[in-house]
Amino acid sequence: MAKTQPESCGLGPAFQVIGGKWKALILWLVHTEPRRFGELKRLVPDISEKMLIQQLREMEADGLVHREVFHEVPPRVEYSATSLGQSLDDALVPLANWGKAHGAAIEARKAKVA
Amino acid sequence: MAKTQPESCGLGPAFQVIGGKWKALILWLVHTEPRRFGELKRLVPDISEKMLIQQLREMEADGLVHREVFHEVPPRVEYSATSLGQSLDDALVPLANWGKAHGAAIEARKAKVA
DNA sequence: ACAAGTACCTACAATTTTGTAAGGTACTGA
DNA sequence: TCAGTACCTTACAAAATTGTAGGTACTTGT
Repeated sequence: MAKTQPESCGLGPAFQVIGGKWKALILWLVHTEPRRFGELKRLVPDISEKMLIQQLREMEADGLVHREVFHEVPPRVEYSATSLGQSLDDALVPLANWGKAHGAAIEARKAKVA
Repeated sequence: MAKTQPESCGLGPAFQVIGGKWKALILWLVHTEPRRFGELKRLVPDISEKMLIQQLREMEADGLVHREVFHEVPPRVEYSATSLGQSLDDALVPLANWGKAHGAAIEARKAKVA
C-alpha cells in the first residue's frame, strides 16, 4: 500500500489551470474562433469584467490562450486558444459528455434529497 | 456552492460533482477497490478528517460512491465507486493524461515568470 | 482504570475565490 | 466639449472552500 501523492493521477495540474468557475467556459468559447473581449463579455453575461480579464490573464500565463492586440482605431484585442489550449479542450470533451449524459439525473437526485 | 452558470457545454454539472480540492483524488483511490475511511486518511495524508468525510458524503449524495457499513467489532465502513463514479472516472482519464503530459511544462512556465 | 484505535460530528477560524463599484485611457462622431 | 465604445485596473467586500481543535460512542489490550 504505497503512499499516494495528490499528483499521482495528473489531475492536479489540470485542475489548477482549468479549475475556476469560468475558465472552462472561456476556453470553450475561444477554442473555435478568436474572440474579442467585449464579445466574451456578452457571451458570458453573468461574468464581471474583472473576473473575465483576470481569468484571461491567468490562462494566458498558463499558455492556454493567446492574446493579440490590434493597434487599430477602435482598439481591438483578440483571444484565441493556443495548441496547448486546444489539447486541453480536447481532453475536456469526455467530461463534458459525461456532464451532458448524467448532469440532469444528478440535479434531480439532489433536488429530491433537499 | 456557487450558482449554476451558462451551460453551453456539459462541464457545469461535471465540475459541480468533482470540482473540489480532493474529490477527484478520492474517486481515483476508490475506483479500483473498496477503501476504508482510515485507509483513505492514510493515503491522502494532507486531508483533514473533516474534509474527507465531507467530500465522501457529498460524493455519496451525488451517487458517485457507495458507502457500506459493516456492523463488526472494530466498526468498519467501506467506500467504493458506483457505476456512475466509474463512468466519471473514465471521463477524467484524458484530463489526467493531459495533466501528466503538460503539467510539468506549465509549472516550469509559472516558476519562470515568478 | 486507562490508553489506543475506528468512524464520525460540531463550532469556529483561516484561506481562497468571486463579486461590486468605481475609476482610467484612448479614440470617435456630433 | 460631450457622450459613447472598448479595454483594462484598482480598492474593497461578500461568499465559498478548506482547515483546526475539540468531542462522541464503542471496544480491545495492558
